[in-house]
Amino acid sequence: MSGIKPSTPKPTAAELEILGVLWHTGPATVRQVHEVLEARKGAGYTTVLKTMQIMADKGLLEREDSSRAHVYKPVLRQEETQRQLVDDLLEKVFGGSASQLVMRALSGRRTSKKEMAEIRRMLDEYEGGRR
Amino acid sequence: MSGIKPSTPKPTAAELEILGVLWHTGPATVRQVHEVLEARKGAGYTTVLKTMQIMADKGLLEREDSSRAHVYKPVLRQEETQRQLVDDLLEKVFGGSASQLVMRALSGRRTSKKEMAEIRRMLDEYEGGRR
DNA sequence: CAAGTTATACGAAGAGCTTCGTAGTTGTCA
DNA sequence: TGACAACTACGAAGCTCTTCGTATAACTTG
Repeated sequence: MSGIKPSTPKPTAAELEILGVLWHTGPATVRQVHEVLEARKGAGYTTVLKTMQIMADKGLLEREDSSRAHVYKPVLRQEETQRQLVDDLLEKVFGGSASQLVMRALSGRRTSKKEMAEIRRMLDEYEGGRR
Repeated sequence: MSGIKPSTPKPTAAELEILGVLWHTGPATVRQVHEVLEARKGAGYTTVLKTMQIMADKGLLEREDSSRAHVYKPVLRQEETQRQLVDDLLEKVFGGSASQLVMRALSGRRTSKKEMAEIRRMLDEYEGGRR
């Protein structure tokens, strides 16, 4: 029952922002990512560059350096990273109790009827596929 | 529609472990917390002491120093901290979509029938109390 | 080709987290 | 009271994260 060591480390806050851009736009150069993050939060160019280089070193990003401006893309898909992060929270903060986590997620904010319906739909689907 | 700044900062990993002990045992001295954490992960005494002092400075813990061995207790209840952390994840990783979060939480692990039933029960309760 | 533009690479500073050694204080008890 | 045990306080080291300045290499164009 031992935990499986993730092949890629858990992304940090700044890394997550970069991943967010790349998931949205697809593979991109530093310049392209920088344009988005500069508008969003005034990030400096070399800051973004350095972070993306570190991410490539860590195995979070893959780098295509055949052209002069290197093109980066995430190694893991968004769903996989989301799962990794939510599992981490589940373990450390909720002792593995998914129902507790769901309860807290819902109690924190006014969840819309639409959201609730969507959650029910997913529960049905998930259980349907399982049993 | 701006975010409300939390009165207490988000606890770190080590701080969360200490909070976990205090939520479980109730108000306790450094020694008592240390006994648990030493068994669990070999934590040193002054390490626990220092961390708890820092937490008191940050406003995560309250300190009762009338007796020689100071007694600490969490400022926020477990539910509040859980909500704070899950809201943070929801915002940063799921763009506020609770249904996405729930989906990822469930897809990550083989969730038991009991857990699923519990989640459904909570959905019913939540919606019942709302509408 | 010279000058300017657009890239990457490198190093380092500043901040926060975690850990622990050491010093000093207060209480206990033979 | 003298010695030991139980506490707190303090400071600093090692680490990671984040940011940015500077150096350098590669294109572009007049």
